[in-house]
Amino acid sequence: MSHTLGIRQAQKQKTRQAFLDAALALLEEQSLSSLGLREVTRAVGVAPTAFYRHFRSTADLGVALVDEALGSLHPMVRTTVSTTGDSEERIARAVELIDQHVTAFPAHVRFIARERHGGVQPVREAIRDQLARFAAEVKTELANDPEAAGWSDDDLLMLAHLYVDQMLITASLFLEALEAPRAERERVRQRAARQLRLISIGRDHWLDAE
Amino acid sequence: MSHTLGIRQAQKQKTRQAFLDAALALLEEQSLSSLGLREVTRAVGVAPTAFYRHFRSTADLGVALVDEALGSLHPMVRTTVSTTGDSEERIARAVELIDQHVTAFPAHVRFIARERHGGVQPVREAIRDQLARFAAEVKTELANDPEAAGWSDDDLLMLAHLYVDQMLITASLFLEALEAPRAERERVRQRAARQLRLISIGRDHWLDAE
DNA sequence: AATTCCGGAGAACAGTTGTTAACTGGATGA
DNA sequence: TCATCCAGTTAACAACTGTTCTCCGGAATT
Repeated sequence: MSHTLGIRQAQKQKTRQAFLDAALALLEEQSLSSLGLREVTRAVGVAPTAFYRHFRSTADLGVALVDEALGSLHPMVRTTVSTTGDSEERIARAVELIDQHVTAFPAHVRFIARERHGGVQPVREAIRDQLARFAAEVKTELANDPEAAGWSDDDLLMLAHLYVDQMLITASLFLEALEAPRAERERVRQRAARQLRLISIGRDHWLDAE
Repeated sequence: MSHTLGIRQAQKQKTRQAFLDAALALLEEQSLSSLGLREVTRAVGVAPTAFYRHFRSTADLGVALVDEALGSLHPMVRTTVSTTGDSEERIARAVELIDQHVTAFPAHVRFIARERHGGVQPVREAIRDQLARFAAEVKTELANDPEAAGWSDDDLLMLAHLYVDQMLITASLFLEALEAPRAERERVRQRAARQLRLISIGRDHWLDAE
């Protein structure tokens, strides 16, 4: 795999990445369904027709952005759920990790939150599929936990989805509070931690009722 | 207050409602930030300039749609949370009510889910404010429950937000499954019910840990 | 009955949009 | 070295956008 990319392909990937970056920046203040092809090429500093060398349409670009925003997130999710330690420690670490991710990639988080229910079908589907993959991975991690003894597959999956949705809600709240005073950010952290704690308690007593 | 609206004002409200209806229909396949003024007037069958007699901009129209979609929902939420009966009955009734609402007003639900994180700031804020009002109302309903004895205000509010967010997630899932086979809809119902059950269990044992 | 009010129409404005076709020039492979 | 490839350019297309100004005709007010 030490095949150095030719000058040509390297240049192509470079401008492709420029398209993704420019689009992500433009999407800070609008939705994908209003993102114009010319708008993006103008931001990149390239002729409008150059767009077609990389994407069929802006919807196509959107799907590529989904991969960029969520594709590299899988290892993080796995390690987050599977970290050992006290339940309280794990919650604190999960919230901390979400916070850091939002701070590091705010535009990615905004894009996913916005387009998850947005006006472009292929993008919605791409996000839905990726989130389903996340849920499946979380489920297998949960299944490895001794606490999961006696749980049905359905119940494990519903808990996994609950965690994934909660993760997204929390990320979105952190995003809104990004430029807010420290006190507000702390409020979000505490509420997210308590909600996770309540879910954790519900999980502990799930089998009590039989 | 028995002042019958003049022919003039009545006609104005009528076309205003026509604007709202047409916009809601057009927003089934796009986001508000890509909704054009002329597009709406064309759908209503009216001159483009007529738009300005009712709204300053499409963002303004969006805020009006938020009021229409969420404004009339408050009594329902109150009664949903405060219905008496077994915990299991209450959960079943809540899920049933969400399902019925989605079936009755799918376009409204879609609009809220889409624009909650959408590209138009004033609309996002309007939705956020309304949802905060919902959470506050749910909180006061929860406080009336004997089960809430010993709960802090902060904890009650975090639980209320958890319920509100869960309601929205569930509504969005019902929306996606609207035209799906009955089996899929039933899957959504069951998962939503179980998630509410887990939250309810967590609520029951919240004070155990001190 | 005369006057004011006002929701909507009409025309025109400069700018924007997506998409097509034919072209250029440097990297690529024979 | 020479022919081929292909990312990006240029030019042009009809169609669309938000907004302004002027006007109309029926309702509302006096």
